[in-house]
Amino acid sequence: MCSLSWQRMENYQGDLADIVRAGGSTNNSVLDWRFSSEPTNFQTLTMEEQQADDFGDPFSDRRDSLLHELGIPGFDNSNSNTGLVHHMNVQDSTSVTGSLLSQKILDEEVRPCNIFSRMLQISPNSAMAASSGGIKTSSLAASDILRVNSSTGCSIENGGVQIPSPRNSGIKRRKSQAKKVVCIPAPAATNSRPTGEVVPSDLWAWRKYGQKPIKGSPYPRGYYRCSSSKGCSARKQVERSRTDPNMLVITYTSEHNHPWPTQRNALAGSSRSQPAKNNAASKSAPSSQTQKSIMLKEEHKENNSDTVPPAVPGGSAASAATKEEEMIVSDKAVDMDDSEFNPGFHQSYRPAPPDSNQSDNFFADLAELEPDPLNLLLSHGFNREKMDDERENKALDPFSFFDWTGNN
DNA sequence: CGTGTTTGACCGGCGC
DNA sequence: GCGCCGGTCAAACACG
Repeated sequence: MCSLSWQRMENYQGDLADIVRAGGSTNNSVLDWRFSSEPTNFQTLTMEEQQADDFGDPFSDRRDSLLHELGIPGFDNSNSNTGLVHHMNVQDSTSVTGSLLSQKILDEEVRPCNIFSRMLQISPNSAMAASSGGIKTSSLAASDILRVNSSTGCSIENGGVQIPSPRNSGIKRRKSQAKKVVCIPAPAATNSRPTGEVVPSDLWAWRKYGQKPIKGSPYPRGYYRCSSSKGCSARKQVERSRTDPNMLVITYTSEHNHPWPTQRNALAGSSRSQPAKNNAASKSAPSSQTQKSIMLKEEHKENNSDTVPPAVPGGSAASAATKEEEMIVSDKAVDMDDSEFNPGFHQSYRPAPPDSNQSDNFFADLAELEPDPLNLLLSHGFNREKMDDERENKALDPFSFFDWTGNN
């Protein structure tokens, strides 16, 4: 997906809330890379330390190719001059003061064409790491306050949202562990859990094994492990950004030790029916892929059928559904002793692009619902010719398997 | 029956 | 050593 920013965890001790996305809610000019007719809004992070793992994250091995595939300017790491994508990585740049950063942000905010978001990563030692931003800029009024105060750790205010200093966040980490953090807009609650949590589906089958309230965050964190294969150590944590409830922060840990799940496997773990009392439409909620297919056909007429809006204090399902999409991907690793963390980390199975059979199977099923699913998946804002050329490799782009059905 | 979620208990790291 | 807190376990339960 996006270029990934690797950091050592010791340099990243701010918690997930440090990935900040603040700002407005809508901007028609923002690109929607999903199934919207609008183009995409991507975030590119500086590659500090390329690692050849993907944590089973379906995004990872598609990042740049997809960016180019999408034909979206500014996704080349070398190209930050388009004005469309802004890179800010001040983690190790002590020369960048908080005020300077703040000014930089504000300067960019007022650019009329600045439609791309940013993500601020607040680094631990009171240093601020702004690998990139997650700030919706278009609707960010000049009166909005976006303040980064290095002297107090980091404090960002935007419309009253304040991020506690990592120093005070009480975040602790266990032994070194490589992680990958993905920040995505929270899909509408088409596959929401009774708890109101919304978990986008991907190719892997995940089984929830725990949920914990996180101190300082109004939103619980869900713990998932891969159920596509027994013995798979892949895990992920899903929580809402405490600063932007419309954003989901997914932290991938460890790596899958098995091939891409078969469709059946993927279906098996991707979703579960919601209690009937909550949503009749979800009574027989299909698994994510089937669900996606269905939604592809029906979302136009059932866009508003979701009756379980995400539990989004300070936000609303409507805003979540109408706001532009964004994707922020950040890789981080601590003490990248992969051999300890995950034996054969580099050599072990790397979820290869799905083989043709898998692709065929999936799209065959898709085709049952859509004559040309690829068109659906790839048509909007995509270069069809280019896509045709790359269809072989990109047809099963795991990105497509996120369940974005809740978005118009 | 096999899969999933929920949820309280438990464990271990870390700071004081 | 103690308490806090994040992460995991496992029993109970739900669903198809």
